[in-house]
Amino acid sequence: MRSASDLTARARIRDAALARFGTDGIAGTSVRAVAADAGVSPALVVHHFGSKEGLRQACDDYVLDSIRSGGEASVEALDEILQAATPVRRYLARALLDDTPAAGALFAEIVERTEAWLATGEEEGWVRASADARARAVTYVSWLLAPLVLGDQVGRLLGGDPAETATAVRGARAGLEMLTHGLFADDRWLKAFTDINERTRP
Amino acid sequence: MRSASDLTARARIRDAALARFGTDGIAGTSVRAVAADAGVSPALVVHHFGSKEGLRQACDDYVLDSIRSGGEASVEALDEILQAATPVRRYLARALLDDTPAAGALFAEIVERTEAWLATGEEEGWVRASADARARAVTYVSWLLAPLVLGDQVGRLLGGDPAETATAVRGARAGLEMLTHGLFADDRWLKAFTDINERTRP
DNA sequence: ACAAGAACTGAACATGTGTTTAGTGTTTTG
DNA sequence: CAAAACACTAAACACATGTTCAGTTCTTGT
Repeated sequence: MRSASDLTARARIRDAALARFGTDGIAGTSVRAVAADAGVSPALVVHHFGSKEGLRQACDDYVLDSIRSGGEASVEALDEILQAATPVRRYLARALLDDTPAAGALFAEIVERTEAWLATGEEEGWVRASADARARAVTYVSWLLAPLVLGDQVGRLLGGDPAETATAVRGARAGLEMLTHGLFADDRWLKAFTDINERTRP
Repeated sequence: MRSASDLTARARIRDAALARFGTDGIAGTSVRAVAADAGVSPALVVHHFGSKEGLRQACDDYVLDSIRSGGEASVEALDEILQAATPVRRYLARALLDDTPAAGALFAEIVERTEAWLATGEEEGWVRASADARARAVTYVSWLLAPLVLGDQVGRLLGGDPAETATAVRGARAGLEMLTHGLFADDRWLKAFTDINERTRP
């Protein structure tokens, strides 16, 4: 791990922005604050990135690339993402909520890959059949991302530091359990839900 | 449904703030914008709520109360929340991410109720046993909340309007399927995950 | 060694921000 | 009905914001 001082100023600014944007939100972060964190003048920020918006896009590119290069969309990927540097996690959560074009594209991409991956599993017999493969993929991905977006809340209730991997692992294991054996022992809720919908929309 | 004009100015300001805060974030929303949406002067906003922070707290209270009064934390509650007015949904998502004290309390409360509900189910035999009841409850709740927080992303990929209930229902059904029958047909992933963890932390 | 260019800064500018103040109508109340 | 309380506004204030500009220091290729 490299210390802050032996990074180029440009990288230092980007990292500072990533962290600030992640914690305080993009609108809640001033160029001056980023500059101060990086130990440079506000003018240098705009010199390197053109504008605050340019800085945000640079963060987008950096985060998305580092996730994309992370490998296949699979259960292992879950583990990787959860263990990724927390500033990146926080930033990604903000980007997804703020509905950045880049974040939207990433989400769509992950869903696409996941749907294909689940289809393979279905063929090979280790994934159950589904009535709506698309909806399942979307829901599954949003479940993967949920503890990431709700990191603070989940972490607090699962003890200790949300940044601590042990905490994330605990949640991930519980999730895998549900996905493997199911949560409900019979289909009473599924039936009830289907019934309600059929009654509402005949 | 009541039109905007026959609400008191105070309520109109609160509603406008709810919507603005939800879409643009709290830091990204100016008192002037809220005032303009509500058709009042900026000074009236602070007259009624003391400050921008006071306005945010009023939104917190309003949203949380309307959710709390919604009934039991159960699968039916999922449906209710998903069908709730979208401005409220968006605001709640922001509040959870911004880690408002009130939002954190709500999350903890929902988890508490859910854990108790799952424990009842375990006793009555319609919920499977779990190695870590707490972690399961937390994960389950974050899964319920996931499509709410990631509403824009999920909605776009599931077709049409994210506000449309049909879209949300489609995702909810897919989720219930996974929770009932499980997603994976065998425990290869669960085993793999457990193995990795045991190897990492002996 | 020198010139060209990049990295970098301090001060300033224009604008948007949350909030205050003084004041005007409009209810409510004794 | 007068007075007190309330709803409400226009104008202004102090400050924070994103960005620009002129200038300085540092690096680098020749």
